Amino acid sequence: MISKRDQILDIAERGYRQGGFAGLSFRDIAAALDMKSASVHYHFPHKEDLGKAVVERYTDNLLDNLGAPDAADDSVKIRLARLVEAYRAAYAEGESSCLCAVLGSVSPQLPPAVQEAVNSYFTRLMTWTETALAEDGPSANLNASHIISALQGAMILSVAMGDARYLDQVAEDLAEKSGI
Amino acid sequence: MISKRDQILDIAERGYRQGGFAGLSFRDIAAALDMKSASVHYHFPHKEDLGKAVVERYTDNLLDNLGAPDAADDSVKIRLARLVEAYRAAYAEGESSCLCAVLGSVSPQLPPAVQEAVNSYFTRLMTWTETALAEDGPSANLNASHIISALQGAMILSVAMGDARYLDQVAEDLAEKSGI
DNA sequence: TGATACCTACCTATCGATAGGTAATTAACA
DNA sequence: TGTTAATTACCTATCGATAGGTAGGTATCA
Repeated sequence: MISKRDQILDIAERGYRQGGFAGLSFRDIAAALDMKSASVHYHFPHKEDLGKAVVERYTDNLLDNLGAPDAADDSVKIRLARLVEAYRAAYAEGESSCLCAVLGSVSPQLPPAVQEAVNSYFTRLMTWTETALAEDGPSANLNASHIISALQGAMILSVAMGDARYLDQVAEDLAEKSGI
Repeated sequence: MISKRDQILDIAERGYRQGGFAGLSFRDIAAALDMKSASVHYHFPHKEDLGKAVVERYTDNLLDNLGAPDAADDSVKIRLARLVEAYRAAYAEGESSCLCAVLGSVSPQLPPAVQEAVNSYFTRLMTWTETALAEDGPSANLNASHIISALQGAMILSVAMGDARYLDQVAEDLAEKSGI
């Protein structure tokens, strides 16, 4: 049985991804779980606490799904395919953006703790990707920061246009450039 | 002398880029211009009207700055450099995201007219870029949708991390790939 | 005189947050 | 073992602040 705390995190993650940090209220969450907003405050006293927890769980989940970036029996191509698949899956569930694209785009107006969590998301993801590419040697025309940028942007385009084609296009390009 | 209407659009554009559509109120705008919120409603009766006008002006301004995508005496490289420079300049003023990245990432929860305006922004920008690349022939490893995705994503990363490096990186990659 | 561009004053709805209370469970101890 | 204390997970009710929006008045000008 899933704890109420986790149910709140689930609703909040979906809500923030669809409508931004300001677009989801304690009352919205309470209504979705058939409880009162005061009870949501019991689990997360301030909105900043909730935002931080949502982003941290989101980050941990992604990195879990990505697995080790330096497993000996994986090629760069396979690793990048896992990365792309994670973003594709994230888009597929609810046709919504990456949580940290939504929040990161308005970073300066977020509560400090949420800002830091978003920052940490990108830092950790960048480190993972750099490690995943490391063995490719100097021949690689692939760059971690470009890959992350392209994926994040493609997700936004897909959401804004209501069409997964943009994400598909980037996935295709990366598959092609990452080897055979 | 700049009209009050345009002053409102200026404030709104900056505000939406920094804090999203829900992050800027009629009262915020009024306070910035030393007037009353009711007077802002005089110029833009509903928030949807304001959002639509802001996005449409933003789109027109960008396409004006980009110039013709098929001028005979421009190379693909020069055209892409103009595109990249437009995004760099947009980031530089206030270290904030592209308006349509901020709005597009939460598109499904925007008022319909604003949604449509954002959609039109991406459609027009994509058409411009496709035309700009058209003469490059089949040899090109450049793709309009990938370029726009990378620029949008890089802008978000730069804002989220407070560091223009990500935008710089994409700019560098594109300059390299678009020929000598 | 009649637009234009404001204003005052207000409305309803909602926001994040808090105070104070309650039933049910769990821990500590005589 | 039975009693007490504390904790968990909610509740009702309310706070001050703020949201978008409106009705009606006023000053300025052609």
